[in-house]
Amino acid sequence: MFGLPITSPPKNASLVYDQPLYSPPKNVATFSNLYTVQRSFALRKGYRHLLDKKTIVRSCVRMRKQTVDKNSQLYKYRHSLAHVMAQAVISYFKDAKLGDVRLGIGPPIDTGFYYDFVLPRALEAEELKEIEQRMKKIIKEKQVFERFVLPPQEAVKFLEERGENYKLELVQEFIEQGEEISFYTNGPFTDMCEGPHVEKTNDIPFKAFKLDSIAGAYWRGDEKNIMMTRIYGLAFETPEELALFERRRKLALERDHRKLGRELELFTISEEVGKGLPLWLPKGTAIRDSLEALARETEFKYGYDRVATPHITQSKLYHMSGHLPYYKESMYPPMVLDDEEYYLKPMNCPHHHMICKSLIRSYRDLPLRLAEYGQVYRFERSGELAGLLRVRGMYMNDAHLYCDESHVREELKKVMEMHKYYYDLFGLSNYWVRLSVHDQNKDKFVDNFDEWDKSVNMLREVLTELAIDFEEIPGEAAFYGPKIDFQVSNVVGREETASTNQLDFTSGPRFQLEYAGADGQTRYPYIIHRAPLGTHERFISFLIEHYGGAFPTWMAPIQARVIPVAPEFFEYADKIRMRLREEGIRAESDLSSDSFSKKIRNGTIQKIPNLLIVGGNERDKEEVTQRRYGQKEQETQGLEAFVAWIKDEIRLRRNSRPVNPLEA
RNA sequence: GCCAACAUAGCUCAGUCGGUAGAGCAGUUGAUUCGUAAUCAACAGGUCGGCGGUUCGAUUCCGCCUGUUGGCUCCA
Repeated sequence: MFGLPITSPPKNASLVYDQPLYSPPKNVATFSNLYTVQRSFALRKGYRHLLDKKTIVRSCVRMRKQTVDKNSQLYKYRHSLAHVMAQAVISYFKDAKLGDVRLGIGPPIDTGFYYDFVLPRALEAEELKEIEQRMKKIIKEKQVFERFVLPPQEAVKFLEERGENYKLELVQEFIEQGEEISFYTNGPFTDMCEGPHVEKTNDIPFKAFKLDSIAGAYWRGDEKNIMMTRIYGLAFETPEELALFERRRKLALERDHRKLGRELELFTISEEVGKGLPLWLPKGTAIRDSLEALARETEFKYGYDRVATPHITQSKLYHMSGHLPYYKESMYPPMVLDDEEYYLKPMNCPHHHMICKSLIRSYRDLPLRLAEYGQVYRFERSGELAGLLRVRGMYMNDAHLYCDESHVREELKKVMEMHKYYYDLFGLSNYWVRLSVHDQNKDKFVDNFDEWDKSVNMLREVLTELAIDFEEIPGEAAFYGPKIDFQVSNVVGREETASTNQLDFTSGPRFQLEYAGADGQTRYPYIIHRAPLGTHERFISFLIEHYGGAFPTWMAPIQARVIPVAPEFFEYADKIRMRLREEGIRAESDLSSDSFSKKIRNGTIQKIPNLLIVGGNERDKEEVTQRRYGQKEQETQGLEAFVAWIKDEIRLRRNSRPVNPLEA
């Protein structure tokens, strides 16, 4: 993908755990929230004029989270099912004499469809069964879908008569855009809609859909608007595909990092400490340490210098950085001491800038590359927290590269090369790159649009030159500059940013990071903010799911466990353990009173990459029998040969990870 | 923060149509010494998330709070 001459990635990377639940097509932000996708959809379609948040969200006929071809049967099934469901919901409430239902939007999505309603009362999950029955009835009725177009004023009148005030809001905008207003009628139900639909309801596969869940959703994705009730449905072409999807979803849940984190004793979150503030258990900490060692080593090779900064900082720094106006709501409120306000730091950048300020004088001091794994705190809203994926305290693989304009491209390329190295190392291939740029919102982005354009161009050029596929999304930039984000999705298909890189033209002047250029003129550096490993919290949560908890030896909390076949061999087993620890290997010996096969079972359940079986045969010849995770074939070799092998495995960070036959 | 659901032993889960609770695994103890995914037995373990209300009596019904989950919004 990158086409870079670079250290070759490990070969035998096993991708069995890397099957995405849904496959994102190239360049399509399949997992993005609706808003983001609507924007990217708009961009791809050339609707740049629609990029304003207010005007972009359209009815079910417009932009949607949908990667299936619009004219395909599957698209029509899903779209038609949304209408059928709306009809069923309306009749359900009407028959119960509970009052009127108002319609929001009801588009197809990648796994089926949804429809947003304003309901007279909350709907319970059990009631979905009844609605599903009504849907089946409607399908059997062979209702015909008929399209008709109304002139603007009649369309308005039509919707007014039905009290569809949300649809009315949409139609007003369609009219302003000069668009044709079309409707679809099937049976007693009519909806303003662009289509296309199936010809009649019984074209829809009868057993390949299912109502899935109820959720809240703001009207037009704006939290200032009312909260509607969204019903999600699954829909595929065949019952087999539906069953397959459900089976895969269930399987994916087995790899959920919250479940594995508890089972494998990696981390815990205590109510007493606070939500979003995870506690890392010894085994999770071992993983963190492995990652940090990787980062330290890699950054050293790339010429970074390590620095360290405090957790709290006076408000004046954040006024200087601009965080206080732009970022305040994501920061913990200040502690006030001796008339000074101290904030928990939400980012490491301002501190690094101050370090830069004390170091640089001339262009000869550049590029300056400052690196730190830094603890930061952000006040995420409670509903947004999720396991390790979204937390309030996080440890970030941060670094800032201060460079002269002439260095920017080259430094950016090296940063991208580092990403390539990391992602290959982990065997990550299911990710996509997003170029997050500004829009014209002056409240959200610093007001210097010439610099914005220039910076965006530099990023675009670098990505293009390296042949990295990317999708450009307006409005997603940091307040101080555009970003290149690496997006991944977790087991349940939620998209998150795993790595982020920003080009910052704002902080140089803001922090007065002056240096003398070759021509003697005063200049300000461009700053590249980069975090290829993101934060431990998010990155490790992602790796837990990626590996299904079975980490390659170099990262595994326990790298080897020695299992004696009988108590007679405890002494030999423990001798091996000590020999391995002498070499810095995280090794254990199981000297419990469990039976031999129980010990094997325990070691396997804990997904320890290497179990070393020792009995009389091994002891007599100073050997070990290695049983690798998920692999039936074993290998008996001399102790020192094994020590050499595992040291290599760790040093080279091999991603060899055989499949557990019980999981396959 | 918003909409909704959920909260019983360390974990996974039963259960009580209102009369203060069980199972499996894990744990402890004892026996067992075993060559590749669970040896046997005994024991211990819970203010049934917290606080109020209704009731003779609440883990069960109601309200509030806290936390979690699924969405929305926001984001590393």
